Amino acid sequence: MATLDDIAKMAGVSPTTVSRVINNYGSLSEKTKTKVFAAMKELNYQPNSLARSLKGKKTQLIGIILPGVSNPFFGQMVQEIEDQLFKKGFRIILCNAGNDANKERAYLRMLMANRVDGIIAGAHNLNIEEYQKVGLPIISFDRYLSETIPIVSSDNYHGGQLAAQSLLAAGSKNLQIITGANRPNSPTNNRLVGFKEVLDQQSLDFKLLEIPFSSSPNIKGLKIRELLLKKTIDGIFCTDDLTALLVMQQARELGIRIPEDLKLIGYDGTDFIQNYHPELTTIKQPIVDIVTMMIDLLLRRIDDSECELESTYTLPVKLITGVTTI
Amino acid sequence: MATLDDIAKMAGVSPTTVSRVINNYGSLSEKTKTKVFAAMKELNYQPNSLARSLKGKKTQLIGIILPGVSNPFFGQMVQEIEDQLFKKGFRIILCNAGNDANKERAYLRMLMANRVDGIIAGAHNLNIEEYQKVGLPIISFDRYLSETIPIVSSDNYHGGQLAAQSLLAAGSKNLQIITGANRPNSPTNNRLVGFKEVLDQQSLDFKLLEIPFSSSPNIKGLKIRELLLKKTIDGIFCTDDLTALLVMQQARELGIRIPEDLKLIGYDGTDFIQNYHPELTTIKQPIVDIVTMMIDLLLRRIDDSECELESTYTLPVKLITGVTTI
DNA sequence: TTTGTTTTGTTAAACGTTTGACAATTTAAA
DNA sequence: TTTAAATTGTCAAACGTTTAACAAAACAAA
Repeated sequence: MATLDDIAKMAGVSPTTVSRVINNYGSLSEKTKTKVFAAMKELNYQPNSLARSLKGKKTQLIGIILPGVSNPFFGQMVQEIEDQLFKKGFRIILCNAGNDANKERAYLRMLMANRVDGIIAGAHNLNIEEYQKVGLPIISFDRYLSETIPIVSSDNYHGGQLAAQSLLAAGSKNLQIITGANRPNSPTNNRLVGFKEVLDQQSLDFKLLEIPFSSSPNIKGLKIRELLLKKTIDGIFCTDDLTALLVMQQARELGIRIPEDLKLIGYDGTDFIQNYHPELTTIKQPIVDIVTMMIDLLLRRIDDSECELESTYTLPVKLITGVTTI
Repeated sequence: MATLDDIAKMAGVSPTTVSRVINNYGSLSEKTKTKVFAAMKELNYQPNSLARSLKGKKTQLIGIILPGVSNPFFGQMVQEIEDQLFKKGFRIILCNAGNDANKERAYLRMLMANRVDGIIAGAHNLNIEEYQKVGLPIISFDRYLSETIPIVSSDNYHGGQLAAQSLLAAGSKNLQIITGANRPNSPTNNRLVGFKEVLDQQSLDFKLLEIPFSSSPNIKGLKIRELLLKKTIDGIFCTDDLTALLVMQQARELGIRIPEDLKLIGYDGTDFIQNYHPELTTIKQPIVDIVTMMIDLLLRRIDDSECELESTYTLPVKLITGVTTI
């Protein structure tokens, strides 16, 4: 692969001049510039970013740590992150951490070794100290990591409230919430809190079913079927849309009609759900805004590691009404 | 961030010795090793991969160029690629090229600049020459790129055959295929070829609807509705599952019953579809095998850039029977 | 012609590592 | 004790770039 020296020789100028052209500094005549550009094109030259970064330039690399990308929500989020960062001249190293703390730890070390400019973290199997000693700009999605790491999330609390209100407005009396296992330090727990608060105000009770995030859809489906067979509930809030799809599936099989016998509302409202399951009422997280905010904050931290940021940024959710709560 | 010299000082040894510990070469006593490891731990040291790579070591980075990751098929594929590569000590730079040739071109340059060890390419907006002059190990998914770049794909031809056979076996007489716009150099066109071949053998005719990949689901839905309103067809093969979902949606709205009035079969068979839409009959691409094969080939090329590889690797598809073709 | 300005070149150090050559020290075996 | 082997150290060059300091040309204007 061609180096800066090769270009210099071919263009008949000094290496310094080539570097000046690349970095556009010092005074240069049009003639040399074109000569150098021609040589660069001729040899299909790309400045070695390893060498540039080593010499102090930024790597223009951002690490993205998320549970995974096969889930439509994180898929869309990664796509949006990639899209926005690309326009700003950054590339991303994708780190699917799953539920695996060791993997997340390994990735953190790798990102340090690769001298990424910053990290967006949304998978949180690690405890706080491990994130604190990374010493890189970090922004967190939906999870409390440390004093100095800002959290961006949707308004989970209000989302929970909206869900409860919608089900009640649709006439449900016996409510059920199906949620992932309660995690420490996660603002997503507020979906439950907001939901509960609305019901408490009306002195209403509700049932709670926790299914670990890591459960397979089959297992989840089975637990849901068990639930539906009791036939005591007439309104369900699932704290993610995919689980809501499973409820629809099981209800269909059991001959339970939605919305006649059972009202249903989900959470996330990805493009995927809106396009392919517009029938589902859901709480839409503003993915674009969330990403815009995370990137804005991250770039500020990268520019100035001392800059003061809020500890939490909460973005509004939106109720998308489908036919499952009519 | 701590450097090798810092470690040397702290451990009271020479920089060379530290490097010897890191790279495990030369002869070393247990005592020094533990001293050095202790210092590395103490300072949370990570060897600067930029410097290492500059000195000739591999970057352990692989570029993944795909249309995008919000589509469940590519989402699952990326997840699988990431998973397998992580276990082999590689990280991935994710490049969503969409339908944008300029973006793909820019990414190709960036990957060269970053000195990635290799590339897996599955988005193909560029012509062959641009890929040829990259000069890095490349493996292609489902697209012809150049003489020297191996293609891995599922058996699209047989998939098309299976689809036709299933619809016929289910009793359909008036068949329709809905596919993305025909692309040059794409083995996926063989889905249509295989489909056609089965019908030709039985002297049967069929209708063809092409909808560009880039169309929004709403547009696609509209075109499908138009099609269904004619009510002349009783069997549809969609060359991707998401389009099949749209058919189901429109059919439901129009009161067309599946499978009573209309048989339906899709293509891809992602985990997502199998978990959340098991009712849909589909042709399953062996994503895991495809990825395993691509990575195997890529690593061989990385190890030995001269190694001889086949130009095409075709992996078998599988019919997943749901209730839409009963 | 002289003067000043613009452009280009030369040289060298630096980024953090790897690696080879060679010397010095420690340890173990004879 | 001598000898050999194992361990560690010193030194320096290299990877491909950036950047500063300074010198040398080329060019234009007075």
